[in-house]
Amino acid sequence: MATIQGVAALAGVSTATVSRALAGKSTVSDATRRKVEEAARQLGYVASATASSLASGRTRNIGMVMPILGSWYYASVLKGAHRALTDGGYDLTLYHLEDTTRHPRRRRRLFDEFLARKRVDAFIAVSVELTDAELRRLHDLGKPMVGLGGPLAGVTTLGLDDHAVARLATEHVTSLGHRRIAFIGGEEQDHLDFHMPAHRREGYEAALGAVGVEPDPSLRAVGDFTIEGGHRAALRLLGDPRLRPTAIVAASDEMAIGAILAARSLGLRVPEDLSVVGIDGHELGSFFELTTVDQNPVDQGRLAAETLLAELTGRPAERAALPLPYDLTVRRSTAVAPGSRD
Amino acid sequence: MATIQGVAALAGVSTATVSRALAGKSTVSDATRRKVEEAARQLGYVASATASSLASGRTRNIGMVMPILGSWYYASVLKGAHRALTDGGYDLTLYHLEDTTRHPRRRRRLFDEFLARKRVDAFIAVSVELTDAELRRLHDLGKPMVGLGGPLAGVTTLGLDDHAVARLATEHVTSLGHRRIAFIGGEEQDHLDFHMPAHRREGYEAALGAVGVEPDPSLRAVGDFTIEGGHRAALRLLGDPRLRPTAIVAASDEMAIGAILAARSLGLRVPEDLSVVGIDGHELGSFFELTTVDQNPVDQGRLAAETLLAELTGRPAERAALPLPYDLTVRRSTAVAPGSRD
DNA sequence: CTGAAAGCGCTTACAG
DNA sequence: CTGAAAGCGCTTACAG
Repeated sequence: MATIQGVAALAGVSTATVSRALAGKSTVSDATRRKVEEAARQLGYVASATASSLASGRTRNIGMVMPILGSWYYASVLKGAHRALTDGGYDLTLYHLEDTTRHPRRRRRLFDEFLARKRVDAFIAVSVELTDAELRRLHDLGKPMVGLGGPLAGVTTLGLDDHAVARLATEHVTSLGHRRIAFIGGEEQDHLDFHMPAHRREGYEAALGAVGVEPDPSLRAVGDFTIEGGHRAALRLLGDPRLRPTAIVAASDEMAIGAILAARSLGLRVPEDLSVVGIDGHELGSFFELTTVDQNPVDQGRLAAETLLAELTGRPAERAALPLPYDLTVRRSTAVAPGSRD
Repeated sequence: MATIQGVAALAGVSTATVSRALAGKSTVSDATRRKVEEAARQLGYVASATASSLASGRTRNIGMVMPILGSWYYASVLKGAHRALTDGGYDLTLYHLEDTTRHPRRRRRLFDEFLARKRVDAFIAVSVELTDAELRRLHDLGKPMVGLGGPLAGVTTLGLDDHAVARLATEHVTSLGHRRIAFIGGEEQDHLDFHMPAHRREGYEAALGAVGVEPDPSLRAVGDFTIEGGHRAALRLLGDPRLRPTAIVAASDEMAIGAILAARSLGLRVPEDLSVVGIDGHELGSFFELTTVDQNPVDQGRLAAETLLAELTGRPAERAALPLPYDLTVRRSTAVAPGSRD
């Protein structure tokens, strides 16, 4: 492969000029630039990232830190971030932040070795909760960082207002006349998720309060954010016909889909007998005709990348918690409450 | 952050010795090695990937090239490859090979710019079909490469035997006494997938042939490998009670799940009235109790990474098409054919 | 077993 | 607008 020397020789200029011309620096004459570009094209020359990084101190590479690989949400965020970074000329290197209790050594190695190699200019951290020591370690690297999904001390963060999102989902069904509304939430013990399950439950309760309904503990079930967990929770909520709700708000779309399938297996029609609303904007939502509050993870990834790129190109860092957009997507899983006619 | 100079000064040795000691070279005395390691630890020193790469010619970084980000299969492969690379001390940089017709410029830029930056030592290419020009471009980079999912000229490739996999799925239901067996396959026009849909259909037909059944064109439907596509195809296959099959073989688990849901909506019981078998090992399979031929994509990613790492550490390249393992996972969606008793 | 020194391929003040 | 030269932070023959 050609080096900058070869291009310089072919174009009849110095390597300094080649570097400037190809970097688009304005201090190169048009004629020279054209000569250099033609030589580079002929030789198929592209500057070595390694050499360029060492000389300039910039790698043009962003580190993406994720606690989970392989799930729909994270894969979507990755996709959005990757697209935006690529369009900005950046590469993306992926880091997996493993679970502290299950893979403590792998997690430690991430901080002590991989992130310390200085392979990247900056980080995007998705749904990552860090210990103080880990946060300090990251901070010591001196790299800009954008967090997605929850506040991180001293870091610009894009976060979803979980309270508002769940409140919107619930208000959608209260506006349809529902009053017996169940909630399938998540475990609120482990706080490795910025208290998202608690915030969503509180949003649900706030919406109930707004129409004068007291939250009923027997209408609350806990799932694990999977279809299976939502299915199990919904079977419990729907099993007793006398206690049966007319609507279910689920803290995730997968749990909502589980609830729809549970209703079907009990012979209940959705939405005639039961309305179901989820939160996420999951890819399966359209097939199941699920009404949901869409948080558009692909856009979240894109936004995180664009925010970081803006910081990197000198725009002043915000150092703030920025709200992520969301919107209600009404499909056929929700309808006017049985017996309520306006 | 500390540099190798700082460590050398603190340990009272030359930078050459620091480099050797931390690289685990055997030509360093134990006493010196300990001094160096202690100094490095104190300063939190980790060699800069950039400087190390430029000096050694090795980046300790692998490029992963994928045509799709965000789907279950690719996310799973990514997860498996990432884990194996990390355990080997390598980083993973992700490249998205966009569709030629939809994003021709992005695709060209991948070859002309991103891959040419020499940021990685080698590539893993997943389900990637390349034009001759693209293959030549990649080859000119002079980097080792492992392909996953189909033969790539001159490249070591790990491939699934699609014919055998579909044949196994079909034999499972013929062995249960089924003879009216439908097949939901994929479009066979665009060959951007190494003819996988055709190979799976042929495997299905071979299994039928083995029990003396002539393939019936009216029992063949085309889906798009989604739940929705499988649902649509199955409704067509199951709609006419007189033509109805007793079993469906789907070329993917998502289509199989669509078929199960279609059967339910028609009042058919799975597996009593209809057996359904898929191919993939999809994460949703266990919830839907789907019998499937599992290709374990996480392991595929791991295998691809391990194969590449072996090449990189000097073991002779195989330059061959290596078969990927798969296994039949029997769950509750398949049963003995109605009316057939052994 | 260890060190001095060259060199990896760029970028960027500095000088003109 | 352009070039000569230093330097980015390592690794690795070479010599001892």
